[in-house]
Amino acid sequence: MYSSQYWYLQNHSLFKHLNSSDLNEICYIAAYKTVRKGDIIFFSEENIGRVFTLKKGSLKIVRIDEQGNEIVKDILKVGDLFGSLDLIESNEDEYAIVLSDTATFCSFKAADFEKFIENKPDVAVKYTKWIGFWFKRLENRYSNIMFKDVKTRLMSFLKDIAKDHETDTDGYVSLPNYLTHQDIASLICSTRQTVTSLLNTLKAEGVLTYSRKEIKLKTAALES
Amino acid sequence: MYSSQYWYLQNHSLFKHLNSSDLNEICYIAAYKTVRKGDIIFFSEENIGRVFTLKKGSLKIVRIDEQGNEIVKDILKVGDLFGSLDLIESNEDEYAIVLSDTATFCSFKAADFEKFIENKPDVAVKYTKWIGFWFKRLENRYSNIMFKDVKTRLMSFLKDIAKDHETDTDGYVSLPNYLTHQDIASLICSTRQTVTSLLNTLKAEGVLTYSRKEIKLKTAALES
DNA sequence: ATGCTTTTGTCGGCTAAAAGACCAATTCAG
DNA sequence: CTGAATTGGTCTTTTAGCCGACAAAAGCAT
Repeated sequence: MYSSQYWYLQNHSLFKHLNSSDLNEICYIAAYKTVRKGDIIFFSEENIGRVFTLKKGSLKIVRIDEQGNEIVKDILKVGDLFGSLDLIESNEDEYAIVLSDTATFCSFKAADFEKFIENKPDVAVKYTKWIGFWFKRLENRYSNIMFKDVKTRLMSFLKDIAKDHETDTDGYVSLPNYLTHQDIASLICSTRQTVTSLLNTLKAEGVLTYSRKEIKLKTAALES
Repeated sequence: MYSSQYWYLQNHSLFKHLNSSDLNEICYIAAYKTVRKGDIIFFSEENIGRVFTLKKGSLKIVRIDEQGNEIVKDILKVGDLFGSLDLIESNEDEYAIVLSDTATFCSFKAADFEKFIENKPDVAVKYTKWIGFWFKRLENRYSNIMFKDVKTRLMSFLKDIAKDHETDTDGYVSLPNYLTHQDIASLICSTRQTVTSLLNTLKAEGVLTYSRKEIKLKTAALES
């Protein structure tokens, strides 16, 4: 019964403080899966109303708007929650694409989770705070988009990724880059061409270097 | 003990299903206040970490950005929650201004509420869903701002307000208008001048009429 | 290798809407 | 009632950055 699933859940800050009988219970309602690069996780059908949490790898959340445009909504990394976070069933037009070579995630039905937190009110509060945190994050991202120009947005996007990476010896932070310029454009709400030329001006300014698989950002540029 | 505070809380969908002993408890942690037009509610100092809910009137949430610009973030009406919704203490740079002649609101400390929902897990779930709803709302508003042009944004802003108002006999929905063009501009993320001239083109197109105190929107324009 | 597809690079034209400037109309305070 | 302050109206100028077009480079499959 002490399955390997345990340690992961326990590692997640949302569940960190639960004892093993709690874990037992949540494991009962949880399901695990490992998928490969390019695989798609739909939030419809059997996944409706599920909350996912990413154990390994990274993925991007994509939404199709009315005109059929692919909009990259978010890039997620280990520990992030996604899916029906709000415990509301919906998100018909959203799905996730795996960016890393493999990705492992866990999921449980929001409805089950609801039942679970009814007995564990402290988890409920934690969960609410977690959602609140995401709320803030979203708010920030959007206010950025509205009030900053594209160049600033691109920079804060890069800085944001850089936060999770060690700075190299040579004064650069190396960011693995699974994203095309098109993806980046979509994330910072701009166009492919603009991103390309901005990356080149930034290169010219000595702020960064980049190839297809990585972006090296000058650590000095992380200030301000 | 059956104070007048009761009926208000009971009227709020979040607390509707609570019995009177629950209400007793939440009233214990709640505080009430009535304020006048133009009054400001700061979220700092003694209000830090408070959740507010509006009983009567309307108000606007304003934020001051780094450059000192006033940004109108939201317009709230009866029943809306505001303040430290996420149960996280913050929002230093935000405050609310009363728009209607008077406004009455209730507030409780997030920390107290936390304790309260620990005994009332069903409220916790409801609350989480409520937050989720706001999350969606925010998401929608911003995706509007990003992908629609100003005119469309203005129209959906008006339609959004119109939802809460009865259509008049003459085929118009009358919207009381406490907002200056500057405010509207700020809400839909545009400029005063653009809003003014757009309102006038819309008037020319016969979609609406407006004066300083009301905007009359043609009901036919509510479709699509 | 060889071709096919996807991604990147660059350029100029184009447009929505911001920004500035000024005046008219309202509102408000004393 | 009167003058100041706020709000609304309409110009004109300016600009960020979108868009289309096309070429070069890199990735990928056979």
